[in-house]
Amino acid sequence: MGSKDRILRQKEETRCKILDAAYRIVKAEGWQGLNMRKIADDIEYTPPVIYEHFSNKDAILKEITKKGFLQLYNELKELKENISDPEEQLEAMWMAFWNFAFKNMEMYQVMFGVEMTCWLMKVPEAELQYELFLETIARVMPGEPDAEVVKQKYFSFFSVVHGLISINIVGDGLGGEMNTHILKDAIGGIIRSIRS
Amino acid sequence: MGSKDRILRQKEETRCKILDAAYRIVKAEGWQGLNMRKIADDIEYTPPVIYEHFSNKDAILKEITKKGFLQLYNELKELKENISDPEEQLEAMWMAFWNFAFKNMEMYQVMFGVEMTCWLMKVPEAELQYELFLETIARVMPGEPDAEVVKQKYFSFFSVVHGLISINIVGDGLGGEMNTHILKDAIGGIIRSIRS
DNA sequence: TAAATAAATCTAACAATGTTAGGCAAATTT
DNA sequence: AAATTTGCCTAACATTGTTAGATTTATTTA
Repeated sequence: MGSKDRILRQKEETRCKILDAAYRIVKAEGWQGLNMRKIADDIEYTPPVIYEHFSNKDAILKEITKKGFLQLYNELKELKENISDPEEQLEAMWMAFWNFAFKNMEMYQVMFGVEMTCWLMKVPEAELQYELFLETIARVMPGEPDAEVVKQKYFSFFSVVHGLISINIVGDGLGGEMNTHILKDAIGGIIRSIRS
Repeated sequence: MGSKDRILRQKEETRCKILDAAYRIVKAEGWQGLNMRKIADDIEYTPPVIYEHFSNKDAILKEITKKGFLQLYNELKELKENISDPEEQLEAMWMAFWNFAFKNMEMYQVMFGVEMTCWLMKVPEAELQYELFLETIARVMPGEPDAEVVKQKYFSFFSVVHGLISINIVGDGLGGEMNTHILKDAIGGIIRSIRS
């Protein structure tokens, strides 16, 4: 009687379909275009079915956000494994963070609260990328840097990068060269300031 | 027959009361706590009355945001008038920007889109503070700097400051010393990099 | 296999919230 | 004083999140 398995598999599949549908709608129409009825339409069920898989709409957002943080983490981790020089690694990681934001703009919005409710502090998966950066920053710094100082440097990086991403998302975009300039300047500047 | 005046004055007063009520509610309950019925309750009218003064809820948000940008502008302008040294002026202005964000957190959210729909690009009053900064930055830079470069420097400042503000708003706050450290470092760093 | 049970899914509705229609009453004008 | 305009209200509609309860389908039991 392997029906249990099949049923569980189907349940899991529907759950996935809900998340996929939700994010598909969001990519097409933005976060304010998302509602439960559209998700239901998309998966060809009625709205109440969604509530057998998620307790409410927020639970869906949370789950989507989790997946976003995991994806970001994986992209960063791969860089870490493929670049040996710590400074290069650090710069590449922030550039990857930057690219992630624009390749997955709606995801970034919900992850970091850009014109959208923020889930950063509500999903533990957000820690993953944070730890990754802390580690790399510590490797760039000489000696055995104090954890608080490393943290401070992380937020120095994060502030510029996130700030620049934000203004690009809510505004008209600053133009490619201007962004690159500001970004490289800032990241390069902080790296220089911590390396010795 | 001065009744026209009185009527206009009363209309204007109600309009003001609506804006005040709205922002009072927001300060007490956050942006998601704001709705038309609560505003109506607060001004002791029924909801439809609000629509005689504002075409919809967004128009209220927009008007509140306008006032926010004007307030920020005035605070910055006063600093400009009272500090002669350009570098000091610039640093003081960004510190004022920072302080404004935390003294008027909900206002900042709607002005710059932190966990809230953003009105930055939709109200012309936002230009005022921008121009003010551009002017001051140009004064700190030697010679007659290119407008594009000045703009770039503005966004360098803005990115760090806004990024740091954002993370403090959406997160648990980094703690006073850490914030001060990052902020002073960043602002000082950019000033140093542009002054000669 | 037929009855009993459980699971899946639906219809219908409720509550909150933005918004509008239409009516009554007060104020103003003629 | 009559006519008109204005101010304000009640009632309702639409959208959207969510839940209750019926119904149908699938599974288990006898």
